[in-house]
Amino acid sequence: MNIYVGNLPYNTTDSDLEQAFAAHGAVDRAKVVIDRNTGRSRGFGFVEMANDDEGRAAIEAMNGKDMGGRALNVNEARPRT
DNA sequence: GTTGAGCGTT
Repeated sequence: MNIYVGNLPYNTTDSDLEQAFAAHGAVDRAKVVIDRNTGRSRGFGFVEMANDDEGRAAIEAMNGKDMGGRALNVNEARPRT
């Protein structure tokens, strides 16, 4: 299960993201997308959950949740292009 | 501030 997490605070790190989702299921990998040209967060990231059911549950649990003052936008990720 | 990198190699 691959999950898109949008509207992240710019100070969010990979481990912050992993820890936020670990409370709702086993996180296989978590990555905050960094803009290659600026070295800053792009304000979104991805979380891969080993289990589909945990992934769905984590999306439901985390979508709209407040993190660092921003309401997260969480949904299943589109395939990477 | 919304859907990943790098390319000299995962």
